[in-house]
Amino acid sequence: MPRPRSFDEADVVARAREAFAETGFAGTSLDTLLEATGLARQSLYNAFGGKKELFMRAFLSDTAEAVEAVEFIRHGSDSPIGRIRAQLVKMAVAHGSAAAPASLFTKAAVELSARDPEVAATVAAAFEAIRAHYAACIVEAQEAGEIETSADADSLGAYFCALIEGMGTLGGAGVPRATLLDIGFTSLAAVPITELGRAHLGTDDGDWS
Amino acid sequence: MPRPRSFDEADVVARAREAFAETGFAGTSLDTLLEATGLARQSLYNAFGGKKELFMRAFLSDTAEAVEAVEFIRHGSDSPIGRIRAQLVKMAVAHGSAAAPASLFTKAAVELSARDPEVAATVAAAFEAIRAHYAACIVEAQEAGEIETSADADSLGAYFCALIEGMGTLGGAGVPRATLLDIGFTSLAAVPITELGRAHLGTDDGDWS
DNA sequence: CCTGTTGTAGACCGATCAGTCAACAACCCC
DNA sequence: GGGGTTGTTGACTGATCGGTCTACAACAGG
Repeated sequence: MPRPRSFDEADVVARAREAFAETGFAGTSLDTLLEATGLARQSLYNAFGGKKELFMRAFLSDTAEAVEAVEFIRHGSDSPIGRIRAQLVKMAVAHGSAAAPASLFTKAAVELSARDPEVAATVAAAFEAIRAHYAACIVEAQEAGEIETSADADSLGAYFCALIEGMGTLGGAGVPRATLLDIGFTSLAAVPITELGRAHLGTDDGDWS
Repeated sequence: MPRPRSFDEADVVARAREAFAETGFAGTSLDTLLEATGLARQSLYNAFGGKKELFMRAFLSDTAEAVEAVEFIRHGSDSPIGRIRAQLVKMAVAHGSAAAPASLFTKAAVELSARDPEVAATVAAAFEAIRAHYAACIVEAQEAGEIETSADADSLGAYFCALIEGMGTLGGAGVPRATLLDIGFTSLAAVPITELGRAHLGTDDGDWS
């Protein structure tokens, strides 16, 4: 019986995510948010509770997406090591596009994780999940004989976690796509790949002008 | 003949740097700044011009320090590859201390470089300087026979640039020192070190509890 | 000791902040 | 086609924002 909403909640969260990713939490005013989402003041309060709550919705959504983007290396038809390489390429392409601001996940982690326990906990959990995804994929590659069994999967997982975070920051600061791709390919040299693994990698880097 | 200032300008910039590093530019109010620096409203305007100008002073100061911290790998008595390793350890220790917020350089790069051209230019120049320092040190190591001559010094420079940026972000988000050290050591595996280089590296990792 | 110059102190400004309130409008069920 | 529930609208609130103005204090040269 109630009057139906004139907006799509998920769509509002997505637009809020863009706004917060552009100017951060403190730098984004409610009026900016209202303009970006198109809804009225009271509607925002009715549907979400307030600025902080809407931010958390957007932040959690972006964090989940960031983890998912890495989780994708766990599945797929090609070899585990090939999937890690493809993931690095994807990261470079995503963060290296011109005028692409840093992701809300990175932005929130830098801006708020030292002050807000909830943000800090979410960021820590996301890092751990990303690290675990990389580590599991590396173990899989070891079982497939693509990576030396002497390699420490956990260390490599944390290493890739730091690397993609750094790539995201550099990309957000304007470093071009080609440089990010170069960084990604260079980083693979830290993985002790076997002869078999090297054969599985191939050399089809695609065309990323 | 004028009345002398009751504060030290460099000291004020240093305190402002801490304040901005904690809460970012938009998140730090003028009142917070006045309390942190101890000076009166008008004194801040007389001496610096305004919030933005004081921020730039603090930001430039922190950026210079960040570049200097890497520039140190160009000099020293031990081998080039050993100096890079020592630098990574230093970064891990600095950013891995408990409750250490991300540096103002990183914070400003993430928060403002997409919006403020002056910040963006400064960040880009700093990244380029850091990359160049690493590259030059790697060339030096190649000339000393510690690194394979086939290695691409420029690529490795950009790679280390991304890596230390990622370490800084992770550290600011609460990742412990031991993990950062692990990441630093793991990253060295991407460098094709010769037998001679490996001998020069040693295994004295120190005690970083 | 007076004067000129500069620093300091606190009141003050309009603008903007996040958030609230009350009147009005739209829709579904009966 | 009412009634009741919910969404929307825009005016409004006190607090805080960055920045300015004016009165006063401190020092150096004469």
